[in-house]
Amino acid sequence: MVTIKNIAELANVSIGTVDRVIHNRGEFSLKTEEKVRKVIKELNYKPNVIARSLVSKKEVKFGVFLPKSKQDENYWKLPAAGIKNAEKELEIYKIKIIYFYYDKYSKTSFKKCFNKMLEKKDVLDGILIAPVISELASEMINKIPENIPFVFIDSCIQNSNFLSYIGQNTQKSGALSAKLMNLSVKVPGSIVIIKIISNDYHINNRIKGFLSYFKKLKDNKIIIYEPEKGKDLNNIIKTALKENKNLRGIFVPSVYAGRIAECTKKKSLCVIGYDLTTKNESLVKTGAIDFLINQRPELQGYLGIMTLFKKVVLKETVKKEIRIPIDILTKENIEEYKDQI
Amino acid sequence: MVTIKNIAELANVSIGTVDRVIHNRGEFSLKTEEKVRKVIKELNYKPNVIARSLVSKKEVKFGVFLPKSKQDENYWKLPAAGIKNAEKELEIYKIKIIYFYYDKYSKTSFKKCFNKMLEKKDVLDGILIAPVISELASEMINKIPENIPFVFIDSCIQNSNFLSYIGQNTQKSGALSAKLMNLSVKVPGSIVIIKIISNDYHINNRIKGFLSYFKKLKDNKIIIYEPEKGKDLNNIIKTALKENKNLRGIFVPSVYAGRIAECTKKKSLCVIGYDLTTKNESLVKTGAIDFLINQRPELQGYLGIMTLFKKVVLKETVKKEIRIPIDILTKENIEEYKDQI
DNA sequence: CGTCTGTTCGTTATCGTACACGGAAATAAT
DNA sequence: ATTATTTCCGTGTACGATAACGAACAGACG
Repeated sequence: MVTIKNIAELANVSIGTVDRVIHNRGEFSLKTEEKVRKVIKELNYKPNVIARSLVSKKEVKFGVFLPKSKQDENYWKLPAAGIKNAEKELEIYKIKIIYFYYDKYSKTSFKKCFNKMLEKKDVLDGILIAPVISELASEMINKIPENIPFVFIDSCIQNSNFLSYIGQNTQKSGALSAKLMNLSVKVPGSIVIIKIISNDYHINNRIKGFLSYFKKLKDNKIIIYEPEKGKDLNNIIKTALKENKNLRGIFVPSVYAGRIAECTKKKSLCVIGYDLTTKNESLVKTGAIDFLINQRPELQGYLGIMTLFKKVVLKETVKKEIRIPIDILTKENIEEYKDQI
Repeated sequence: MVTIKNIAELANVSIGTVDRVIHNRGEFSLKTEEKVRKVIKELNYKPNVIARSLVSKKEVKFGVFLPKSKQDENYWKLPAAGIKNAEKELEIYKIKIIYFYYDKYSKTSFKKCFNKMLEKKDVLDGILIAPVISELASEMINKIPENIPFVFIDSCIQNSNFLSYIGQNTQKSGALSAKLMNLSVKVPGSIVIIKIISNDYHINNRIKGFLSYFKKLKDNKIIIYEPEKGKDLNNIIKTALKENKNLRGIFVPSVYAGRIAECTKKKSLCVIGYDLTTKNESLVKTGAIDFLINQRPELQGYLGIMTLFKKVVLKETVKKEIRIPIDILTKENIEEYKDQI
C-alpha cells in the first residue's frame, strides 16, 4: 500500500508538502508540485479513506428531496427506508442526511421545499432528488450550485448536469405489462387502462409502452379511462364494466392498482399494477391483482446515497445511469420481494 | 461518539486498561473490570471500526468454496463475480479472500478441495460455501473448527451450525414456473420436464414445486424425462416430440434450458428455464426460451462475503437467512437484469 | 546593511484503537 | 527485613492523513 510518506520520501519533500499538493492548498512551488505529482502518478497513489475519515472532523452532509412518505399509498416511505439504510451504514464516515419532504401534488410545496433546501447549499456536499414534478424540477435544478453534485432517483431530468440517474426504463415496463396482459387474456376482448394520476412522466411512458406492444397484435381493444381527480373509483369501474361487456383486463400504470382491484371482485379480470405497497401486496395475495411491477424503491434510495458517497468521499467515478430491473411480482413470488435492502 | 478515552475517564482508569478489558487480554483486577464494563454498557460504547482497521496490521482472510467458474454453462462465474466485487469494496479493511474451486461433478474433487481449505484453517476467519454436493458437504462441514463462522450460498445444509444462508426458495420457484407455464399453454396438452442433472437439491425441489402447482389443475399431462448423462439432447427432444403429439411446453429445472431450446425451434412450445447465462440470454431474446428464473447469483456471492464481514469485523449480528427474490425474466425485461451487482 | 514581507516548506499534534514496554504496588520467598 | 515474583495498570508509539504552526530563506526597500 502506497502512503503519502512513501511519496514524500521519493519526492524528497515532507508529508506536509505532499498533502498540500494533493489538496491544492497552495504554498508550494511549481517545481515541487511537479515532482510530487509525478511520484503520485508513478506509484498510482490512492488516499486511504479510512485514515482520512478518521482524522477529518468535518461532517459530510447530503440533502434528500423526496415526496412525503405517506403519499401514493405510502410508496414514498420505501425510498426513504433505503436512504436511511445507507445513512446507518455510512454513519461511521460522518455522513449526515438532511431530509426535505414535499407534497408531490402541490407545485407550491415543491418550490418552497426546494428553496428551503437551497438555503442550506453552503453546508450540502451532495443532493439526492426525486424530481416527480418534472417541469418544475427542470427549472429549479439550475439553481443548484455547480460544485454540488446531485443524483436523480425515480425519474430523470435529462437536460441537466446530474451526476447519476437511478431508475427504471418506464416504457419497457409498460411493454412488459402488456406482454403479461396478453398472456393472461385467453379470450379476446377489451382492455382498459386506468390513468389516475395524469401528467406524470412514469404514467405516460408506461401507457406508451403498453400501447406499443398491443399495436402489433390486434386481438384486443384498448381503452383509456382518465377519471377526474378525487372521483370515486367504484363508479369508474362500474362505467368501464358497463361500457365494455367483454372486459378482460385492467392495466393500472400507477400505484393505485390495489384501490381498483378492491372494486373489481370479478376474478375473470386480469389486473396489472405497480409497486409493492401493503395494499397491493394483500390484493395480490387474494388474487385480485394478477401482476405487480416492482421498481425496487428501497434500492433506488440506497444506491442514490451510495453513489453520492462514492463520488464525494471516495472520489471515485460513478456510473451515469443505474438501471433498475423490472421485477414481475405474482402471488407465487411476492413474499420473497418483501424486506429487501 | 463514545471513545475508549471517555470510558477510561469515567471509569478512572487508563485507555490501556479499557482496551485490555474490551479484548479480554487479562492483566486487570475483577474490580476494575466491573467498573469498565459498567461504563461501557452505560455509554453503549461501540468500537470505531475505522480506527480499528487503520491500526490493525492483521489481515482478515475468508475462504470461498465454489464450483469451478466454467461449470454449468459458466453459471458459477457469477457468484464469483459478486464475491470479487465485495472483495474490492472491502480491500481497505484488509480483507483477503482465498478461493477454492472444485469440480461439482466429482466427489473426489469436492473432498480434496475441501480438505485443502481445511489445511488453511489456522489463517481463515470465515468461510463461504456453495455446498452443491449436499451429502458430502454435510459430512465435511463438521470438520470446520467451531470458531470459524461459515455461510452458505446457493443451497443449505440445514442440520449444521451455519452462520447464515443466502439463497432462493427453490420449491416456490418451481411453483412459479408452473404458473407461468400454465399461463402460456393456452390449449391443454402435454408438458415435459427435462431433468438433466439428477440428484441435485435444487433440481428436485423445483420439480416438486412445479408438480404441486399442476396437481390442483388437471388440464395438462406432465411427463418427466431423465436422460442419461452425456446423452445427446437432440434425441431427447425428438423422443419427447414423438411420444407427445400434443406437446405444449418444456420445463427445464436447471441451467440447460438454452441447450434444450436450441433443439426445439418450434415457437409454439413454451420453454421455461433457469439462470441468466449468455446462452440462455440469447435464446430468450430470439424467443426460443419464454421465461427464465433468475436467482441473482452475483448478489448471493456479494452478500455472502458481506455477511461474513459484518460478523467477523463489525461484530454485528447477522440474519440467519437471506431470501433471494425469484425474478422472472422475459424477452421484455432481460436486458435490465444484466450487469447487476 | 538591517528590517520587513512573502513564499515555501518541515514539524508536530490529532483522530480512535491496538499493543508492547516498563513501572508500581502487592504478595511471596528467603 | 530484604529480595524475588506476581499482579495490575499507565505511558508511549504506531496506523495514514490532515491541518495548524512556525522556521528558513528569498527578495524588496529604506
